[in-house]
Amino acid sequence: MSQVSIVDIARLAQVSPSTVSRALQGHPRISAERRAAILALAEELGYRPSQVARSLVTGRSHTFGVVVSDVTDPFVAEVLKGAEMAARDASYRLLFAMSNRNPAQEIEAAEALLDYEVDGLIVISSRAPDRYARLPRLRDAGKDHRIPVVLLNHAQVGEFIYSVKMDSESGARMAVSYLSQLGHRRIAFISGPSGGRSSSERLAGYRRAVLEHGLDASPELVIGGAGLLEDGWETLAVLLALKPPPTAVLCYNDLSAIGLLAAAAQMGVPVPDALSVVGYDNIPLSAYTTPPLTTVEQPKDAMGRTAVKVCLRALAGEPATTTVLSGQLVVRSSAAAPPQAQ
Amino acid sequence: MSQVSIVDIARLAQVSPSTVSRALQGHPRISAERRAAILALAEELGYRPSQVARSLVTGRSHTFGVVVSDVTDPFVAEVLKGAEMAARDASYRLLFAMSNRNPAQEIEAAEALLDYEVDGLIVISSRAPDRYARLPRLRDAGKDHRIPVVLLNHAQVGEFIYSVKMDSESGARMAVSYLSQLGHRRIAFISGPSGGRSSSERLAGYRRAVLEHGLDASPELVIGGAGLLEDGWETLAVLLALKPPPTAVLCYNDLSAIGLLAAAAQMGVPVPDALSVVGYDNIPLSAYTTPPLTTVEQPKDAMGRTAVKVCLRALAGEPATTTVLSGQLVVRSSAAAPPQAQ
DNA sequence: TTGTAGGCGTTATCAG
DNA sequence: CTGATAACGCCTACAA
Repeated sequence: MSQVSIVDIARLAQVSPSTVSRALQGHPRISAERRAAILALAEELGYRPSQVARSLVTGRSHTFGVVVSDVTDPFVAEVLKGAEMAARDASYRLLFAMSNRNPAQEIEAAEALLDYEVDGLIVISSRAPDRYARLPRLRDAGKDHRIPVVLLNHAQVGEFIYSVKMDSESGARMAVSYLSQLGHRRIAFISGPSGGRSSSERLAGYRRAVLEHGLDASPELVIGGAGLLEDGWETLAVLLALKPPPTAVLCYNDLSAIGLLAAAAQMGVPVPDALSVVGYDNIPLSAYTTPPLTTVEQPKDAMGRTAVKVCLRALAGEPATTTVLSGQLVVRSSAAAPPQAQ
Repeated sequence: MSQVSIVDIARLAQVSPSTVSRALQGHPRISAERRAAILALAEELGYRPSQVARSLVTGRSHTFGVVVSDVTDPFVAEVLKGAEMAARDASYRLLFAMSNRNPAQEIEAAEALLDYEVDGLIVISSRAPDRYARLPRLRDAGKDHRIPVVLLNHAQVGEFIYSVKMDSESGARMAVSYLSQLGHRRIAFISGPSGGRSSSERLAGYRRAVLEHGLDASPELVIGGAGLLEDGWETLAVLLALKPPPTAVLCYNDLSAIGLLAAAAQMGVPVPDALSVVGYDNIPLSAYTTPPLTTVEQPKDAMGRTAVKVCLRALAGEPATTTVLSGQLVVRSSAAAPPQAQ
């Protein structure tokens, strides 16, 4: 036979399949010698239980679905890594899907993962957060069989839909305050994907800090973007076209900051001497840019790990709640005092 | 009820479960009106077939396992993205696991994914390629039920173990030839993970080009590394300590090249004026470094897509073979003529 | 064209 | 402590 099953072992051990099952899962009421014999036999035959058969009967797949906007985004990859490690620690596996930043594709992916009976759903960088509360299978499940959903970096949008996030607003605020202390008065903000929760929160943090410090609040200083390398690259020109140009800029994420850095190097705009640049995320690469990027750290690993822990807790019936982690400013050398203050 | 099943529909439609099953899967012999009624009912009830029940009976899970060394590596993420998209196009899902570059963990992950009855296994950057031929479940399966394994950037190591790779040797050779044409005679190579196939192939390509062009072949020019940002960073010092220091360096991948670039900027070594740097992979970020990185393009998306296609083909019983894709040199500005030639 | 019955590998309930 | 027996949700001969 190609695959050894529990009945093969039962036959060879001269016991019933149920006894084998019990031995294998460490059931208390079974004689020690039988258990040892069965375990040895299973080992020898290279037996591995079928998770799908197990799922069918227990109703638990030991699987979480993860849908991400784009694995290629270092922030996303880092969070995914954290989630994978926490899942593995709990003997869970991850069913992976990508939305390509497309809301329809995201929901489609989520539904597909649900078809595989995932025990929970983790969504990194959702573009359609309010759709989850309306998914029939999430809505209509019996109280005891609800599938937890955790949204990363989004607010909680319904019961059984949890949220693990960083306090984006205060992150952005810290960055702007830092820039203000350095002497900058005219600070631009390159925003992230429009409609995105984290983008609007970071913008709010930026605005609040601008107000608090009495900085230039011209609306022209807020520039649209989508959190891509290209955004930063293209934005330098619009920054320079502003009159007067800002002396500092806070980017939605490190990716756009790196794009900006590249454009600045290309056009001969010295950073931080002529322009201070601050990123967001603290992806590994941000320490290796020229100059090294000052940025707001997001606890990416912890976010991923926490997301699976929230799922686990919800499944255990414990009261899981929305978690807000805090970040901090990582000062490197892409921001300094503005030119006129030197 | 929490989940609608095929028998719920059958009851409501006053037919047998098998009829519903047939209607749902477009079985030919069924009256059009019944099918329409059943489909409508299913739609209305929000019915979604249980993939696990289906798997149990059909023996196919419509799932591929993907084990990667580290998602956080941009090359890996890019390949994974390609694989995800191809899988989705074929209505397949990906079960994801990470090995953290650890051989034991890699095999453990592969076995775990096999427990979920994945229909195929894709391994990106394997560190234990020869173990797969010995996995009982892969070895002992009936001829018609073998699970295809595809190794990325590794040679084929057994039957039913396929390989999708780039011609790493010629990639490295192209890079060194280019550097040679630029006038470099003393070119260093920072290697990748020891024991890794792609590292040894790239090294072979480097050596061959060195020979072909009659360049300096001192063994000290080959420096150990692991393909991480840190490697490049730390290697600059050893490069500079060489007498005389090389005028150019080919890095195992873009990550180490970027680390090297950062160290060079930090220590005031102008690139490419004092040192030419060439990377490998052409990750998106390589276009945004300072200076933009000259690198060897790997067809990452195609590699991921091809990997799932090979699985699909193997499952269909078609003769799948090892695929070798070709790359090309992407010339940007991190390499130029050596100082003395200027 | 449709229904009946059996089974995929496992767990769980109930006897013994 | 152990063994039948019945599910879990679906598919697929085989029978009607």
